[in-house]
Amino acid sequence: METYEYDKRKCPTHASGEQCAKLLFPVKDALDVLSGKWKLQIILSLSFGKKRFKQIQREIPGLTPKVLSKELKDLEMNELVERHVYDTLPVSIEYELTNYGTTIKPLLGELHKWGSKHRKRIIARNGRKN
Amino acid sequence: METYEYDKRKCPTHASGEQCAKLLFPVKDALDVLSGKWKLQIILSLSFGKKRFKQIQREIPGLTPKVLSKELKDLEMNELVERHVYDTLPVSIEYELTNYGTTIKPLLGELHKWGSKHRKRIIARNGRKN
DNA sequence: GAAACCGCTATACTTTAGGAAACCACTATA
DNA sequence: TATAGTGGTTTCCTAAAGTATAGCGGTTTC
Repeated sequence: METYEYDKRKCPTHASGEQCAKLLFPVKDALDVLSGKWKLQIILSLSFGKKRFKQIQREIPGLTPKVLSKELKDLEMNELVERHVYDTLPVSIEYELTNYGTTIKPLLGELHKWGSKHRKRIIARNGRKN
Repeated sequence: METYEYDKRKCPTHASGEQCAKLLFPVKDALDVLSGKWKLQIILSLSFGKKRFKQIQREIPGLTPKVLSKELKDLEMNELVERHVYDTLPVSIEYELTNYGTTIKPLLGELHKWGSKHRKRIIARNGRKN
């Protein structure tokens, strides 16, 4: 008969626990700023150059003006995006990644890479959808 | 998974628009699976080796059993995590990253890197917190 | 002069994510 | 016998996210 002893041997208390905790904090911080359905998509869109409100909205399907407006404000607050107001008539407005914002590109690159592989995997599994 | 239709008519001026749309698709797919407050943290925790339920819960502060239970199911469904049941008394259970799950590590690495820089930035800005 | 662009905001509603607490059957430890 | 640990589930609840639709003050295009 096997007891907890057995399984403690198989699952010793992990030396990694503390180390893991340390890595966890920065990941959490990043997630605080970037998580959600839209922010990374918006940043990706802006990584091609500055864009106007409607332009972003058109490029990201399903994104409503209310949500876009809010997300842009969040990104501005975190200094990832800048809002430029040009003195035309009527005023035209553009959103642009800050220098800091561009530091997310490598992360976005990885996300894209993984997403591509994942997509293929799903399509293969489902026997083609769209 | 949905089809992304990029409307050329509506965005004629922007050459990058179409290219952007193509990149957006995989990013969306990745986000579908990974977004949320906990999944990447759980994957990070498991990237140090297989762990038991309570062990994961202890390592990730604020994570309640209900949420952990749900997230693990989601991750299992997406074949990122495997659940092993060992025939002990009482049964002991371990969660482990699948091979596929480990393909997220590079992404996690970038997230951690960016998160670290971001953390420093915030602390500098706020004049030291915690 | 109508329609359609621009950059949003307002209102109202539904859905989902996540949190708090209790609880279950079981085993081990003191 | 009491307490704590195991791997969760159940219930109830709130806050945030998202959806839908309309509107405003302006301009440019047909």
